[in-house]
Amino acid sequence: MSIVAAGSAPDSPLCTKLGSYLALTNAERDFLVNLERNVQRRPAKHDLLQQGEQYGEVRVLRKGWAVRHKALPDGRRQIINFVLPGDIIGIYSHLFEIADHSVTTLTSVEVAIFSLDQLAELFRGFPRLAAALAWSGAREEAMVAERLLSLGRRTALERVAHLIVEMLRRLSVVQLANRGHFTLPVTQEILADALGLSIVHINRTLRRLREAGLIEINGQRITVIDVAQLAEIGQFDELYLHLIQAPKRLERAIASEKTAPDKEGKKAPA
Amino acid sequence: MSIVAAGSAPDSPLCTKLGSYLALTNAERDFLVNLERNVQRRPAKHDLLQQGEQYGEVRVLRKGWAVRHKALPDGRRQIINFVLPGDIIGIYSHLFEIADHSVTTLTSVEVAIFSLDQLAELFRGFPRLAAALAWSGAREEAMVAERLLSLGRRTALERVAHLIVEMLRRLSVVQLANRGHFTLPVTQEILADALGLSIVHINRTLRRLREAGLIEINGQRITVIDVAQLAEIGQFDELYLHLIQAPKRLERAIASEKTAPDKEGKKAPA
DNA sequence: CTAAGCGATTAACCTATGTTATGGCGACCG
DNA sequence: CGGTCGCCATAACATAGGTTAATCGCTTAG
Repeated sequence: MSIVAAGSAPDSPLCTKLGSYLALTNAERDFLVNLERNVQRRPAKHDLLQQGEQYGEVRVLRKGWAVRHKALPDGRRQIINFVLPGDIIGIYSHLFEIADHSVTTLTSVEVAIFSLDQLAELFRGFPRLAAALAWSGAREEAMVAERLLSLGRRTALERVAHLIVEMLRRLSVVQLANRGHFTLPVTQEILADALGLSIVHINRTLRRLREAGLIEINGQRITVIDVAQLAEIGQFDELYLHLIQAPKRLERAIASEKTAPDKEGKKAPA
Repeated sequence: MSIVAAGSAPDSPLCTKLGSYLALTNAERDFLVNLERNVQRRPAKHDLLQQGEQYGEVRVLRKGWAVRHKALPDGRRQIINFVLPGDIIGIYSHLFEIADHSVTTLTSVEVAIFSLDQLAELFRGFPRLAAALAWSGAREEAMVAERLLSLGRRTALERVAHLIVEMLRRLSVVQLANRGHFTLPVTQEILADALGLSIVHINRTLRRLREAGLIEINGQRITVIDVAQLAEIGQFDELYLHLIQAPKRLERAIASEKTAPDKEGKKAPA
């Protein structure tokens, strides 16, 4: 089996993403590139998936931003997560028959569309990719859990600070932020829906951070002036950071085709 | 390939759980039963996994209750989810090298312990089980997302009502609730940590529900008197219910060893 | 039997955050 | 060019939920 260096085909965010978890073989890379062949564009504020909708396709976000969100019958809305290039949309909604959440674009986007059949083929024929996919699902769940901690136990100021640090870190990884500058294609209403606050209070809170000299805002361009202090305020957990960046262990463990010489320490906890 | 009826070996919650997603072959069942051979007991209030800990084993809860939770450095704590029999603990923490959350028992429990190696074997040799595992992870994420919606957008009264209905439904599926009665081995402090509220306010809110004649509480025994109204108050989403019960589609799609005649509707949204 | 401790309950008070309302500014439209 | 619309900003006011503190069982330990 020939292994090529981890990395990305220039136009395949899915390869970039899974490739950051494990070194892809040529066969695996070809399979992924083929998956992403059918590309379509969608405008901003377009629903890629609607809560309650029965769905028949899997989509990969190739370019642009989107949010995953759930709504209460009376209209209150909570954003579950931000969807960035390389993220898969609706992979699970399938199995649920009916989507329990919506996915809506924030900017104009490019999505690759493929069938559930092709996904099944992946599970049957590419166990390493299946494991990588499971991993990326786990990573996403870790982010949702962290947001749950925010909504449950962080104050408004802490939540906003935490989100800004999180975004800075996530975007830095994919080269979308440099030296503290990045663009959030997001209204304050969307921040409010993401952090479980009202628009007004988001505004107040951003002002506090501005007046404290921690950030600057020009339209959608955000400049982080003092990351360390922001991270401190938001009680940003470096463990969590660890998660949202690349793992070392996947390759060594599950992803290996042959039984790897496993070095698990059989230590009992406490 | 011989398929046996979906169901459970009497003492294998993992078989019960995965078996509820797809019909297990004998080989698959044998593999799972073998996984669960190494069983240990743990007392209540024991950490099965600790945030920050490096970890080398995978565990399946066989009997009892536990919670998955995350803590802030200053001690504030948020419960992410309740862990019930058949749930897997630390499956992902592995890949993360370091656990980003803790798992603590609420009652005395029985856990089955197996190695990461055995999990790898599952991914390599049993794609259907791998898919079922991915599904069960998705289901869990759906529950976390629903809790996120609660913490972000539901009032205290709604949250508590929603949790009670959720528990009633989840426990009914595994025969741990009948006719509205069930036991929650949980202090009000734990409810508070799960719902992002203070103990005092949990108490106030339970009182309101009691006084409204919707529930009765005797110690840890809860009796739901008016599910319909509770579900209404909690804005309980039947879609969500759909999720926490058994899917029809997994078997038909990903789990099938042969390429299934796929009937995906190529309908574009909107 | 008594002490100690944990959990439930309640009351009084406080504050973080929500709500409502108003104005300003830039972008787009006819 | 004037109007409308979407978003940001700020103030004034309202309230859900947090905090503190005291009491009341139970259960467990001795």
